[in-house]
Amino acid sequence: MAEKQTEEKKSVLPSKSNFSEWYNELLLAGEIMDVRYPVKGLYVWFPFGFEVRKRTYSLIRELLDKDHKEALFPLLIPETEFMKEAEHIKGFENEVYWVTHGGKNELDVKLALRPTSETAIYPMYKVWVRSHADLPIKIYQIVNTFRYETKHTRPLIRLREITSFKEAHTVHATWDEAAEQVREATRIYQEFYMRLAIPTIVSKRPEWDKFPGADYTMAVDTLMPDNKTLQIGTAHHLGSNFAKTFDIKYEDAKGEQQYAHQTCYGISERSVAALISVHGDDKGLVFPPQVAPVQVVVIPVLFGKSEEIITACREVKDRLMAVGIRTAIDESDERPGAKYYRWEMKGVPLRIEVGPRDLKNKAATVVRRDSGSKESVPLGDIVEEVNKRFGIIHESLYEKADNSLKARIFDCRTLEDVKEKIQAGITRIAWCGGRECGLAMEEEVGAGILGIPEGDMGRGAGNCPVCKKETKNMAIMAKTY
RNA sequence: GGGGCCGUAGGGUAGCCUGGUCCAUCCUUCAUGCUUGGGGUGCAUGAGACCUGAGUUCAAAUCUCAGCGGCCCCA
Repeated sequence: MAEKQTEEKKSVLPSKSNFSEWYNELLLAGEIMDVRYPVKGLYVWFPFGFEVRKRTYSLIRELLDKDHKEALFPLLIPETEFMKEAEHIKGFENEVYWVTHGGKNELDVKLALRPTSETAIYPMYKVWVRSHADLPIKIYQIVNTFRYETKHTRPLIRLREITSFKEAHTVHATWDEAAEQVREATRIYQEFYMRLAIPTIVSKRPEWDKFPGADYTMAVDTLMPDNKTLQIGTAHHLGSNFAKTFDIKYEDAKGEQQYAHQTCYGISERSVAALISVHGDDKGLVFPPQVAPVQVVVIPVLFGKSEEIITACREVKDRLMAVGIRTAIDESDERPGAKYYRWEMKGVPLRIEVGPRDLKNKAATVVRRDSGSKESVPLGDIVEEVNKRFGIIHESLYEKADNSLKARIFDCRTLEDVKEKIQAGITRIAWCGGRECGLAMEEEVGAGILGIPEGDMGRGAGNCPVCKKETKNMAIMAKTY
């Protein structure tokens, strides 16, 4: 019993191999989200988690702001607009929250809490789009959206209030231009995830799994520690489907009225779920330096009289801060070991220890969060040494995650094989692309087809396991969140 | 969509089966003081809890029902 308690003290978190428990407890212990809000599917961002969110989303903004404009549309959508696009309604009708009353009065026109904002934005696009010279329009907003999830909800992953939905909505003259924009969107998303050191797979969703109202859907997935994939970005080609229902037309160069072509693409706080799940370990959070709220923590190692050490530590902190490195110094009255554990939980990429031994050598001990490696570096070079390690840490995190992903992709020839291997990750198998065959494969395996991936992963040679036709398409299948 | 388990301080738990011994156990956390200080220092004192509602009963953390919330498995 006594031994057991000692062990409990040594690790606050369950092992990451027990992903579900690890994830839930890490959110609390790492102060990302408080899951104790008393409504199913709604959670609270702690200040620390919110800062992670803020830094993550500033990356998205940075990437989008090159040629998008940020705007803000209302949360409430009148039923009359929401009900215009038949397929879209069908896709969302079971999960829409409705505002039916204002005070005690029943509303004449019910108002939907946006589950996504097409129907809030497109009535305005009808007004804004007049001429081909107005195009393209590329606008995004970062908002909360609501979906009445009946399934098992999960913080950051399956929510009733998605608090951080970044949705972009573009309007183009032609279908091809819109298609190009969809490619651009997935390119941006891949770059975004590269910056978070998260490897991704882009694939075209099967048509039965596309966005309601879209011509087709491209999706970005990553693989979680429990071998299920997480969809962390989507880009939809809307064709002129919504343009027709919302009457979005422009006058072309010849003076003819034409329907516009549209795309929309989104990313949510699932990006943060991926960030902490992919990189975190048994000791807690691990952040790439770019998004870490605290990039460096300086820990004085004190013995008795220690003004010299405190002074040296503060100097290190000041020098790092002076070049824009987010630095904390832990002068609290605790033993160094306790501080190490605390800051490791918070995912701080680098720890700098300065004690009597270091000071004697005019050096500091620099410890990497990701690898645990300790090195002594001269105090005089501290800024360069820190910056150098930031780059190394980022690359190392990506490489580790990428290896982990690649090691869990399995080439399969039969559905029996898929069924077995899918427990361990993503399976890759020939698929003719036909609906009947695809649905039969999903039925047989008990898991979904993510789609046909872009690039080499989606190409190969084989026979569709259902109709046996020869095909060069390779599909990927996985258990999904 | 179907099935199962669970709800006790900020976190993790004992107690529940067999109602009274419980103004509820232990660990952690937090507060104060001393001590300690290169991987969770030790001691002392103190703070903090039975999900909500209804029911059964002389008596409910414990039994029943409902609600809310959480978790797991299968499709």
